[in-house]
Amino acid sequence: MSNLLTLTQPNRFADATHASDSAWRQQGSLWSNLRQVCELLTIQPPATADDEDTLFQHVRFKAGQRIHRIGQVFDTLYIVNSGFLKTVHIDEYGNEQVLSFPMKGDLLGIDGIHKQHYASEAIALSDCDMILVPYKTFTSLGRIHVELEQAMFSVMSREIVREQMMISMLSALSAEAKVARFLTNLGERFNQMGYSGRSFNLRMTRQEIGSYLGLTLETVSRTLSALNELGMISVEQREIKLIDPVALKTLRRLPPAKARIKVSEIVSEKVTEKVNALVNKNILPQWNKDMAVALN
Amino acid sequence: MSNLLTLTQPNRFADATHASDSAWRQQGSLWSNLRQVCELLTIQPPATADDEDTLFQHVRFKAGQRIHRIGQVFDTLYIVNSGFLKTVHIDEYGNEQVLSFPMKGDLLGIDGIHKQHYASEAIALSDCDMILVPYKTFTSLGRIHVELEQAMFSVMSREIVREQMMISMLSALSAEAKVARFLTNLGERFNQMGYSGRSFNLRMTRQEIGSYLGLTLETVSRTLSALNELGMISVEQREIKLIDPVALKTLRRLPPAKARIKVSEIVSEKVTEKVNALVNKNILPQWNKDMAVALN
DNA sequence: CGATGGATTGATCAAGCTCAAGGCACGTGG
DNA sequence: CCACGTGCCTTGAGCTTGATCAATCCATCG
Repeated sequence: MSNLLTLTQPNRFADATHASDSAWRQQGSLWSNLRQVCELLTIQPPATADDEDTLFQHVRFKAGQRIHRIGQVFDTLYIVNSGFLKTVHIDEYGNEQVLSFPMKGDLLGIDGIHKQHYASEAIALSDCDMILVPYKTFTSLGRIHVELEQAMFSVMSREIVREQMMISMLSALSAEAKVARFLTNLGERFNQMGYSGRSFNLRMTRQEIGSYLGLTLETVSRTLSALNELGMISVEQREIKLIDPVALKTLRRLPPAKARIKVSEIVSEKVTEKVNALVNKNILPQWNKDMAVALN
Repeated sequence: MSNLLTLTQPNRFADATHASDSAWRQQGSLWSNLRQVCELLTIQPPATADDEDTLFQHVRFKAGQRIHRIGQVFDTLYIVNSGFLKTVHIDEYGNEQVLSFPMKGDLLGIDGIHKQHYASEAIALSDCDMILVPYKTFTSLGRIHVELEQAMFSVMSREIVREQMMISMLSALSAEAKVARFLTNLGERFNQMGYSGRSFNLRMTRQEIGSYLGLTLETVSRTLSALNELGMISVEQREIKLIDPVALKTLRRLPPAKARIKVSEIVSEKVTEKVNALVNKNILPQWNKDMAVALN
């Protein structure tokens, strides 16, 4: 599966205005068959599939290039074969809101189906190898292979659930919890891709993380520093190591009054003085103090 | 084909205390045909549809009843024919997060497709008349009427876009802007349903609005009072009148540093003293002062 | 090497949360 | 019919989180 991306591609996307225009100029580029595409999406390939039947073209994008833009006519879905991206929504006043950080196996462009124009913008954060799935192909495949239609609904449903989780997280969690979860989520995704989920490099800026989490870049930076000093992670610029994933995952929202937490779950070791110091230095919020005190 | 859904439900709703009680007692209950269902969802009914071919059963729910719960096995989609509901996600610690307020024409349950278990909980806020769409029927219809499959993808895509908007709003807007938009959105939806979009009753508590918008109920209450005193709306308990929808819709986010706003767009009239008074009384946040001053 | 974009850190402050008290509407039972 | 309870809403006072503004640092790259 990994030999799929030996593609050397002239940069005909330099202008990038119309990604797909240039697509059919592709000659010696790579193609994937249906089975490979299904594996990428982690869905069952249909038993009826003929490996040579339908082929999907690969296209490479350089870091910084746009895969599609808001308002552009929709006709293609994209699957990430390698690389990292962000999708963003631009509000009425030009502010950029990061919606997701797609990586290997993720499907892009679904939001374009509704109005037949993309509702978001996808931008490569690193060099990327993307598989083109013309929407027409997508739908007709569903009709040919019955099991596939199921899987397609399932993938869209998964996206909806993902966004629901995002909404929950945005409106319920504290800054610390948001950042902590963001890191563990990233870790899990790296794991699934076969990389280390403990030690990885961020592909996005603090700014982008902040936008994604509904925080400012300063808060993201401060929180990373705090988690670092607490010994839950180690940060050095973009290089992240998750030292205490359990503590990270259970780091909770600043509790809404009533349901306060069993402190033992919060941090793995005694950290009273450390925590107090950080609270006093204004790196950690007040309530950590009580918890740390209650700890030992 | 014609009897795809002659369902007298087995014990899907095993828990007799809820919802379902009423469900199977309905014998002479209402049924809708495909054409009617399509109209409700505002999608094109397929030309090939035979009105008597496929029928969809209606089920009534009383205010407070659950339509489905988290984790329950998924096999049915619901379309709201009348009434008002909320969907919620319950986090690991029992906190309720409101995800949407479905009403006439909305489709519920899509989030169950992915794992074959509902990922959220739907609760009637008023008496509701719901149309059952067994998932099996749903998918087989897509195969029979080709145009329908399109429409089904489109509906799911619309939901994804809606949630993206929600995410943007949650992380970018101020409390005031959130509440203002919430009201205008509600108004627009009432309009589409043929009711007045200017004057309506809230079906949900301040608590639920707050959860939906990522605010506390107190903030929601205060903000409503503020918009009321500013003359943009009138509030009396659950009764809302939108007096200046334009001002409401353009009420902006607390600007993120750089891109500050053309003040003229904010409020429709001169309101300097009013605003100052409210700021001093701590009802409106500080920055309104500058805007009001800049106004005249 | 300087320039540039990103990251860190500090100091200050206000938006929105928490806690608390009281008010209003509606239903139920005496 | 009123008294009372309950659930929801409003308003106030004070405090914390996280935003803002600003200075500095660091890394990369032409």
